[in-house]
Amino acid sequence: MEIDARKMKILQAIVRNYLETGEPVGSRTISKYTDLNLSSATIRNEMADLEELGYILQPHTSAGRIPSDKGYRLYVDTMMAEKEQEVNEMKELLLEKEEKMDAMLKRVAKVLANDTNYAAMISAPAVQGNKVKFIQLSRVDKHQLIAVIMVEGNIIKNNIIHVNDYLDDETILKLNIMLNSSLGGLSISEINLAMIARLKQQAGVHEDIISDVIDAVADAIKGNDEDLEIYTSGAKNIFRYPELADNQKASEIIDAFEEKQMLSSLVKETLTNSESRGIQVYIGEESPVSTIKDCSVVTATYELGEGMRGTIGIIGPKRMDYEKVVDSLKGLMHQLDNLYDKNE
Amino acid sequence: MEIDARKMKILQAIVRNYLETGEPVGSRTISKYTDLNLSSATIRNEMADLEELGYILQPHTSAGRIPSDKGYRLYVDTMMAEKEQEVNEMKELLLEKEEKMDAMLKRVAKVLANDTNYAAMISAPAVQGNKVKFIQLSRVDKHQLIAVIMVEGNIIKNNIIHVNDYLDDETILKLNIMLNSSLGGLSISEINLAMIARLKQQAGVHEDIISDVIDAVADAIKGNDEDLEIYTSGAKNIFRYPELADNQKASEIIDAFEEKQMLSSLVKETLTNSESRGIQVYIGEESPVSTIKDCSVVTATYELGEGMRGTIGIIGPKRMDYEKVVDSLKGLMHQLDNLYDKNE
DNA sequence: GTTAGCACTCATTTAATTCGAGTGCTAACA
DNA sequence: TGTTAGCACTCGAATTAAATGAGTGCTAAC
Repeated sequence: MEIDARKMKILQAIVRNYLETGEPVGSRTISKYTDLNLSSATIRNEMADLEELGYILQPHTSAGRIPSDKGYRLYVDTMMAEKEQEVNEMKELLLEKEEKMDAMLKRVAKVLANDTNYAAMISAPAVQGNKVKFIQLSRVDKHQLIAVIMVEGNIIKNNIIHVNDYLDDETILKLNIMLNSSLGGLSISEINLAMIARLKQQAGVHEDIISDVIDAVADAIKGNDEDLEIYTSGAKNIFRYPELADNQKASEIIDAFEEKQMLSSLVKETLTNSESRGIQVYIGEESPVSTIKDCSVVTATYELGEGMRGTIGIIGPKRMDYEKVVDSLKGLMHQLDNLYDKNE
Repeated sequence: MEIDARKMKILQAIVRNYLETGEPVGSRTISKYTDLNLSSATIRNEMADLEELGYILQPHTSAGRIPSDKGYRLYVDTMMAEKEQEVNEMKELLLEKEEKMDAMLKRVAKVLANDTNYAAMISAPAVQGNKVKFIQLSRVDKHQLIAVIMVEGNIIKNNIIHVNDYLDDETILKLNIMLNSSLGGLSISEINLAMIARLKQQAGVHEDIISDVIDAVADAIKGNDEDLEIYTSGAKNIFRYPELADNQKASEIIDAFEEKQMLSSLVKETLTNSESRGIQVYIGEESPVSTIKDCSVVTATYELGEGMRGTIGIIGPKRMDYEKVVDSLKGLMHQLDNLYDKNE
């Protein structure tokens, strides 16, 4: 048996209705809801078929039907195909260019959560393959140097370096020139062992400092996978949806939100997975994070200039309003994509 | 009517028992629980007195008694008085000195939450009154300067400053010398308007840059009240306590944890309030954060060197095990206090 | 292929009942 | 005077029973 146009229409009606109410939906409701002008009995027949095909299911006999994960999937895919082109402008986000990156990200998460009434997360852009823009070594006191490294995208890292021997101004100046001329403009992949060896040789007695600086540079550029920064907002929104609000589930979801490293696997998955650099939807068990298997996750990848990519995600019940969420994310992506140019 | 030794003993028994079970406790239980060898009838008489005095209350007639906020307060005060001296070493925290501050704080929060089964928060030390150690202005490219400011306690801030006119090396060097010699070693309270005016005058055409740098310095030193960093862990633990786990309350508590600025008022309160620099307990309504009025909060102030003070807090149900929590915090404070010396 | 009709199912709601932990009060006792 | 046993009483929580009603599957007729 195949799914035909009429079955599809009925499925959509079931999904939409369920998204609104959260209650199983019965045949009579659909009969009135759609413009198909079919009686409830006919709908019942079709629904029996849809159930056999696995798109909907009954929580128990003599209850209405709810969409299965497979049903959601079909619905989402169909909807996404329809929306492929359009990009709506999201309501003003007031991204002032002076604002610090983290404050901006926090605010984006907050706006998104407020806007959708779901929980939102956003990962700071991972600076993969970014280039060194500026390195500076300075003496703070007798035994302390500070290394300031700035990479493209104006991301700054500081590292404190302890030294045993006093370095005079001239030496530091020499090291600075050396570091900038050797490493400036390079990305992490371009900095190889031979180069490091040569630098160390040039540095002579101060080779251990070079090591420390290189480590700091590596740290700054590659933005180590482990603790990629993730900001969240609106966790409390899950309590709006009774199917997520029972203690067991809520506890797991809240935990995933607090111990952000679980979310980071989601981010990684999204970043590698996004061949289309578009919007991805994980429904229930499809999610890479097992503790939120009762949720759906909609993610989008944004890009701030070359190589700086991050992930935005909306986490909500399976019956989330996919259409609205996709629209919101599309709009937001568009804004973020633009941000880099303006900020430059 | 006054509270006497026997009433006190009975109150303690009621509190302890309630902490364990979370259920209202009846006279018969107390009669067996204590070593007073009194019949339940006698206990009932005493309980009637305690209720009249406001230390305990009945959720409804014909239920046992539970401690009122006032009852908890008396219990806590008595206990704290007993424990005044002792400081237990907490289990190894492995605070490696190389570790970054934020990672360390995150881990402390996590350990504490795991240890107590309550929710934990820790605020990064606010650098009130700290002194400028080092300022450096560098040119990144034609229109961008970067200001690096380091204050005592090795806290580093970076600010990017946009300039319209190109500044040559010499000018920057002059500005650096000026800034360091004028501001180095000073705390925010010592930097006054007259000094700023003089600096601006010295800077001549570049006075707007001085403004920006001063702002950055102010930002770095005073650790602006608004977003003082707060790390949390163990929010999910609130689901362990049925009296907090209903949707309404859980939602509010979770929100307070996510939008950390609510907690920051708690931190501020603690820091100003801690004349004794010790442990403080807020029971129910006593808490400065209204959304967690069904919880109790135990806070401790730690100090990493001069002036760098932060707050640790445990948030749990009113029937939290105050004794254990106070012990944990005492141990932890001790460790943190030591950390600074070792790290120096 | 569609529809009306009907018997059947079963979670949910509502009401009635029981249960029992705990109380206050009184009277007796040391 | 303080302590205790005893007893009637209260009232939330748990249990049971009945009523409700949304929704189904199936059959027979259109």
